[in-house]
Amino acid sequence: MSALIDTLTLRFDQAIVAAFGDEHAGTPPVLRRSNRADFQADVALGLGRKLGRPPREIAEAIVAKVDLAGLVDKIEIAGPGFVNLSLTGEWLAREVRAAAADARLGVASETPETVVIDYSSPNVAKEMHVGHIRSTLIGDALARVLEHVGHRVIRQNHLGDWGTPFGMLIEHVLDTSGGDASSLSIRDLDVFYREARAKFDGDPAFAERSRRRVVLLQSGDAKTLELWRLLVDLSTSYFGEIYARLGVGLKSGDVCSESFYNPMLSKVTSDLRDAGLLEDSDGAECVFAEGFTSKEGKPLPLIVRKTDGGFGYAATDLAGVRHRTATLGATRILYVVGAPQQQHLAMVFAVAAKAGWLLPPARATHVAFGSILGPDKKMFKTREGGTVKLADLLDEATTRALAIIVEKDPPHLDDAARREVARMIGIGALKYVDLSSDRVKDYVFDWNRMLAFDGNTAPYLQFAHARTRSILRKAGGAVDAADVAIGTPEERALALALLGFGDTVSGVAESLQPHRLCTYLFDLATVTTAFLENCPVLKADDAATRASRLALCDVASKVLARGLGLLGIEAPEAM
RNA sequence: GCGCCCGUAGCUCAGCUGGAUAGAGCGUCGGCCUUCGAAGCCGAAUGUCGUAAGUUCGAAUCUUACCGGGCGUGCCA
Repeated sequence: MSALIDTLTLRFDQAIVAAFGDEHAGTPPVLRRSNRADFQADVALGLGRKLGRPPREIAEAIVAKVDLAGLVDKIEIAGPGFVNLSLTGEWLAREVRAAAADARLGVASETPETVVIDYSSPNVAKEMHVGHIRSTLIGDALARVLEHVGHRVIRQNHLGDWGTPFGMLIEHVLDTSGGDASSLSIRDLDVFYREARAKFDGDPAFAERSRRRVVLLQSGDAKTLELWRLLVDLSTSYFGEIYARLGVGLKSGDVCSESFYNPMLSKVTSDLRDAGLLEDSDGAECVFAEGFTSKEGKPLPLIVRKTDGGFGYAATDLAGVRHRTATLGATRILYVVGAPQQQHLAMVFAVAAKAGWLLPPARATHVAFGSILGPDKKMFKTREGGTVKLADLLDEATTRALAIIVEKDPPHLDDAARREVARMIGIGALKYVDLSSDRVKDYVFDWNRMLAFDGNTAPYLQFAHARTRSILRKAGGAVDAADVAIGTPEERALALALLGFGDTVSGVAESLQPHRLCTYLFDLATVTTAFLENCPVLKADDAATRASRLALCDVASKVLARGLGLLGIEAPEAM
């Protein structure tokens, strides 16, 4: 669409200048898809007000001047001054051919920036659970989209691997395995954490040992660090398994955890002090940013260093901002973090700006998201009220998908293929449901809905793709985009949809809203299946129509696969 | 108390910088398989866009107030 919109914009601009003079150059034509034509231009309404003339008169003047020969079949003015445009099949065909020839399928490349994306961020020695899924999936999708439009993306997995809990965890390692943590199983980690927690809460002597252990850890005691490292390695390899199953692009090299920033914290604090930003308040060292007030209406502090001398997570986050701009060279930092952290992050950004660590063009954005709710509209829990483990969620997704496939009993898939497809569908459904609604809102988790083959779901999109692939396989021979011609209403609708891919992806890179890509893909899949229903491809009336439809099939297939790919979802060849 | 977020069909959700009769899916009702994949397609019905004002030629969209729900509001991260 980009190329198409660009051309129309240019022609309208020329017409506006010709009709009303140079001072109106660059007036946006306000083009959008229309249900009464292919596009409508709403510029006359705004311009009418500006010029104090009736909008219809403005529209007539523009239409009289605009040169759309060969591009537009029909141009008419309707209502108060809408300009409705119907494109020629020739032009649509030409644009589809161009998009098909483009390796990026019509997605424009942007001026490259270095973008840091902070996402996933599970805690060491704890199981990944439903609370981590949104950050992981949204962050991964955004990383893919931003990379695709040409940015240099640096993924950062801000693991929780430091702080007071590690005292009790290490003591518990010593208690249970005599210091040999290698006997610990990955699967035991969550249980292990809970046991340590229970002992910490119930056994004062253990709690005291734990506190001493924290001191040893922070002072760099070799034996303590060794045990700590063991826990971290165990966890990261477990996280790696989950990421691999999810198809998330986070690697061990992307880990940049709390402990990484630990050596920088005293410098962060002293630099804040030198800059005159740090104040002592009730024994804690704080920075006060304007615009944040507490319950009592007093200024709200960002606590950098606690009364006990320990650093708060604000200190780590500030060190993170500085590292990302100064060392990694980021000009855009995305924090894919739950909505409740809004105020904290706003304060961190404000303080980082005051300290000079986050200056234009660099900026930070909180990519906030809502909660996953259970059927009762409360936080999603297991039937027993426990935390839902991510690993269990992945198991159930593939199990349920496989059950559906077995029930459908597709003759063209053997057992191995069924299992593989079930994996793609199950994981895809889980990911898609998380990405397909506005991320800032809460959503209700429902297996049946996400795995349905109707509606705005991953399986529906995957099925549309599989159908196009099936036809292309049966066609056998080469497909040539040069054959594309647009005739029927379904072909026209498909062409228009295909040409919208570029603008959609650019829009997602800007708004950071993956659900817009989902909405687009659902529309494309709907239009594609309508095309397949109404326009015989292999059995087309003549060779030229067959070649054209085959080519359309091919482009649709590629855009669907690419679009799903940008969401981190696989598209099976058959299902 | 203050701040942020949310409120669109019975249910789950779209609705892009204000634009024409507010759109999907599920569910309901009715059609379509000797025809490239019926895991599909086509059609029908369904709304005080939380409420009330305001700005505007025009508001689901912008402003304000209120109602309802969620979250945050100094030493957990």
